[in-house]
Amino acid sequence: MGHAEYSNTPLSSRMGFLLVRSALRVRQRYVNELSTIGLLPNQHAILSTLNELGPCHQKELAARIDLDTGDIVAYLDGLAEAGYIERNRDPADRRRQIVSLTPSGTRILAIADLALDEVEAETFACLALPERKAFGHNLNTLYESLTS
Amino acid sequence: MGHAEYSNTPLSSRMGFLLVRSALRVRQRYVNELSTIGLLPNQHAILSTLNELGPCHQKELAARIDLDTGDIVAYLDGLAEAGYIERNRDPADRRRQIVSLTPSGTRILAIADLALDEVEAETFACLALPERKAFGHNLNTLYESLTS
DNA sequence: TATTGTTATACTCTATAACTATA
DNA sequence: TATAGTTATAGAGTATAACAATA
Repeated sequence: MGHAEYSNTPLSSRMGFLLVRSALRVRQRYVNELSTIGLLPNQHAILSTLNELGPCHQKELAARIDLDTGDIVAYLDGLAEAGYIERNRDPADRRRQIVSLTPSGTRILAIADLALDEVEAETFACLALPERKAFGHNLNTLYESLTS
Repeated sequence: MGHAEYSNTPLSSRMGFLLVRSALRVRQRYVNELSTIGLLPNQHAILSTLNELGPCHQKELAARIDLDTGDIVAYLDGLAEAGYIERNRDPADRRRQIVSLTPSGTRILAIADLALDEVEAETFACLALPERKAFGHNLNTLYESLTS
């Protein structure tokens, strides 16, 4: 007299569910760690991308991080106010802003990266090295497929 | 005369970043698909879990889905209003609500599951079958580690 | 680019009621 | 009983972030 059985896909075998739930937990770890530094995860992503690419336009930044072009404005406002980035109009196309890292931004990024390296090491320690590498590779494939 | 080079971990090699970003995209697909049915992703998760476990208490439900015990209330309110679940006080412990699926809830779950099966098939089609299986296994390990 | 508003979600804190254990 | 501590649910407020529409 238990409940009826159905052939529905169980939640725990849905990769989408596992992915979304795991990501929420991981993001929370990012938020907690970065909050002691005064950065939001998306702000760290912006600093990290600027460090990798050098000065670039807001639109390019947004595309690289998969951020909405409207939403990036507020994150940049915060970073500029803290003195971590500078925005300058592109003389070649004055609609555009050229965003660049300041020395202070470079310093805070180094601190944030060290902290996040630790978070990641702890977070993915449940996977042995070969699995972790394969997982990272598959994640990359998935991300590329989802954002292309 | 390029920008300076630093040894910071690049964003694109951070599994946390790839995980969180991919999950946001996948969740959006869930939201879009389920919105035509009138369900939120968390409401689908509730229905799916009830179908798997049979009637159970709110707290048990929340723990299984990794939902905040405060936040589950509103989702259940919506489901009850739509007639998909019933809440009854547990006579053995009147603080508790026993949540159970209605026939109508069972029907909508079947419809939602079919739709989500398609979403998942498309989403993870970028991984070949062996990789997809390994990825799912690793995701499971990660989820268990993060929620235990 | 920037602004505004909406949506989805999680998190924190607090309130209420009901249970448990104990003096 | 009476009291104190705990638990299950509920509600309000806030934070992060995506998305849509518009200026």
